[in-house]
Amino acid sequence: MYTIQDVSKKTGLTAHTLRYYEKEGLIPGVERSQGGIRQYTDEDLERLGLIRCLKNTGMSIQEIARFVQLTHEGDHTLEERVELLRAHRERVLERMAEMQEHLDKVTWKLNFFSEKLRAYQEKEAKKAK
Amino acid sequence: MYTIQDVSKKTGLTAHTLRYYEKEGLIPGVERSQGGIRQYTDEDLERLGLIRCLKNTGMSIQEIARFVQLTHEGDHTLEERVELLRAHRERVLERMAEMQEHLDKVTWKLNFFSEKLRAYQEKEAKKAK
DNA sequence: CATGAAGTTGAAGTTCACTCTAAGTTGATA
DNA sequence: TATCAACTTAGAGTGAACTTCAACTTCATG
Repeated sequence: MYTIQDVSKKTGLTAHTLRYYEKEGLIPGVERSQGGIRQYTDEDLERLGLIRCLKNTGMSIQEIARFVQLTHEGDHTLEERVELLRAHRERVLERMAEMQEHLDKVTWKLNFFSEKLRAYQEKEAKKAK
Repeated sequence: MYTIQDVSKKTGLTAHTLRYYEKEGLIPGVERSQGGIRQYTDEDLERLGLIRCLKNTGMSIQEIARFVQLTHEGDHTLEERVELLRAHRERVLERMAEMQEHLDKVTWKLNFFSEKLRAYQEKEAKKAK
């Protein structure tokens, strides 16, 4: 059993964010103490693991909530879940290819400016002489 | 010379966004007709090209504005600009590596669910018999 | 058992990057 | 030259994803 602070440390998410995620349905059914304090289990941590992967690859809170809800509904939603993940995977691959392309241009620009800087510094050095 | 609509079509950015970018200092000095209507040049389009690359790789509007301002200040800012681009490039590479890692986990999960789905469908088929 | 750090809630606030509105001006076309 | 779509502005509004606040309650420690 972990407190919200323990989980915060383990995941890098703040306690605030963990409560927010719960409210939005990303991580339902977290146990509470008799006083109402959250007690996370290892299973909760695992659930958070997948959520973080989806989040980090750009899935929206809403879409993740949808996925989590489907999971909760049982095996008859397996097909939809597979489809959802497959579509997400496709989008991420596209996004990454696009980023790579744009990064290449940035790299090109960087090299261009580096060369310009070299020339500029040489000129300045001569001037100082 | 291009109107804001022409540029919108060429870049995929809306006219609104182009005005917003101008207001935020991303693309200063766009020419105007005597009536005040924006007349974009090919050079403006090229400037927008770099902006889109930076934007698309995750640089914030503010940082891009900073970069554009430095460019405007002349050659003595070359070093800072090179440093800025280099730092951005590093961040993007890190981000992409992270995404790849998380995507791998999503892919793994996807395969897991696919297999589960296959088993489920088989079971259902038997039941139907 | 008192105290104070850490937990709880609902709701309001923040930031980012647009996006839209209103009210007026411009300029290509019939 | 009339019309009307497209342009202009300042400023307000939006949605996503937190983040902070106020006003408690809980619970480990001395």
